[in-house]
Amino acid sequence: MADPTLPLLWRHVVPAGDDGPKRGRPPKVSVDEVVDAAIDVADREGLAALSMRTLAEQLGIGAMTLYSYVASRDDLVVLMFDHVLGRTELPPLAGDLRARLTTVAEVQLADWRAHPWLLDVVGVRPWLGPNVADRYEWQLSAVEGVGLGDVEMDQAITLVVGFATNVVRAEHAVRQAERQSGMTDLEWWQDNGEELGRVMAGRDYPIAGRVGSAAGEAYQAGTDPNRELEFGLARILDGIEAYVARSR
Amino acid sequence: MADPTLPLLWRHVVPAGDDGPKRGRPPKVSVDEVVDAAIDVADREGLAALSMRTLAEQLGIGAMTLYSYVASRDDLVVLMFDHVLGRTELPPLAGDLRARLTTVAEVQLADWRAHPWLLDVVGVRPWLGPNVADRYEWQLSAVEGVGLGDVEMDQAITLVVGFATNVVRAEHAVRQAERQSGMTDLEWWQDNGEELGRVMAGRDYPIAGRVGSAAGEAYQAGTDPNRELEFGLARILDGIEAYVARSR
DNA sequence: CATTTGTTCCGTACGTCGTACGAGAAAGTA
DNA sequence: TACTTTCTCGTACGACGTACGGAACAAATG
Repeated sequence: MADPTLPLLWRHVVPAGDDGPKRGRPPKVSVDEVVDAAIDVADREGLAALSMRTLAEQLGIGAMTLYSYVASRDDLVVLMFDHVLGRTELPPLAGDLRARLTTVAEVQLADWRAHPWLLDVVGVRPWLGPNVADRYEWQLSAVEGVGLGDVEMDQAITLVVGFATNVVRAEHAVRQAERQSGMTDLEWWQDNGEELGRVMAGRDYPIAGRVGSAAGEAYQAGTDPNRELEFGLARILDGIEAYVARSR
Repeated sequence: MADPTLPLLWRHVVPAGDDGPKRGRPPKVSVDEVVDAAIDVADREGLAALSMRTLAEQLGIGAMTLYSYVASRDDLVVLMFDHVLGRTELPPLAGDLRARLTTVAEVQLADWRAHPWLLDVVGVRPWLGPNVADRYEWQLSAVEGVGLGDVEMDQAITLVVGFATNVVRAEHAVRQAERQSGMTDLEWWQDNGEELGRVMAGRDYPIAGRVGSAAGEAYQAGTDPNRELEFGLARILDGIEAYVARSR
């Protein structure tokens, strides 16, 4: 009943006791080539556009041949997830707690921005692949020894990483809507602003009207790509720092 | 070029100047019945299991008939999103800033828990339906007048709401993985723990091993359903309060 | 050399999905 | 009754993941 995907996930760590079969028809590609090609497609066109047929064509093999490398499409996605996390070298966590947690958030931001399809990887068991495990250990080391309890350490990391992920999620939602509708946010507002005003007549949103447009403009003007992180992360880190200082 | 979904979203606010056509074959159902039935299906089986065919069967109509009520499946999801948010009566925001933001978080938590498919609604334009707009106004009113700038108000709400959403996301991920694999988390570990230990041999995760199991146990013991919110929300609110106090 | 054995390759096919198309059905109106 | 308007829905198309089973190929064996 052991899961056949586990050894596949750890294939680079445990190179399979027997060094592969000696007889039989040789494979045309390798698992790594499959996973790398799949990541390429997902980076370019999103996870939804990654179909077994197109991926196979990209690799120059038959569609069904993919199933001799991975058990299913979901399996492939699990392998992609762990594999792509292994590409980034995790920087050393130096400085005080705030600096270390900032690094954790920035790495999360950069990785998820580079591979937005990571946002769409849901519903699969949180398999412990080597790179997921390495990263979790690395993240936790940022809060090790500061006086937090074990559960609190996990919660603190979850908080910081989840926030950074949400920043990417918001950015990605806009891009995806634009791609899907074929018109930019600005164009949509130009085309529908009037109709929207007509339909909302009688209702007023005093705060939302003011804040919404201010936030919209601020978002449009995004200069420093890490600026989006600033406010929320600062509040979170303030809160964590205060908690650590208080419970010391 | 005006979007045909907008009037549909606001159909309860603006009941379409002419009170509907007088001639022609009468509709068998209404848009609201379609949307309600769709929400029922999504609540029970998830958004992925909501197909136009099964939904039509549920309503006792032909599959293609649905397209005389909504333009597409994506359209339907947009309508579902706004409609289901309208079901919850937004409680008055009383007390100090902390109390008000806690209420905002709790409402978000409760709604998304009741309708986890809301997590899967992505990639659609953030359409301004009446209930989405009402809720945004309500959320913003929790931070109105405390001294935050307009953009900061939006960021603060985004921070609080995003965190509450992430709590549900984590819970949902576990359930979904269990449903999909047909085995509970515990069963999976019993079946694969040994293999995992073998494959991880040589690598050690001193912090992750300790913290991971502690967090896992704490999660299993979840008593108060709102307890999951506690640590992260407390840190966020501490951070926001400190910021407000400082900049006053 | 011919044959067997172990692998991998992949064409075909099934059931699912969203939905384009156009003919048919049901009401009010003349 | 005939016409107009509106909604209903059977059929069909191209996409999807993937079950199945035989073909293709390389090494081992006789």
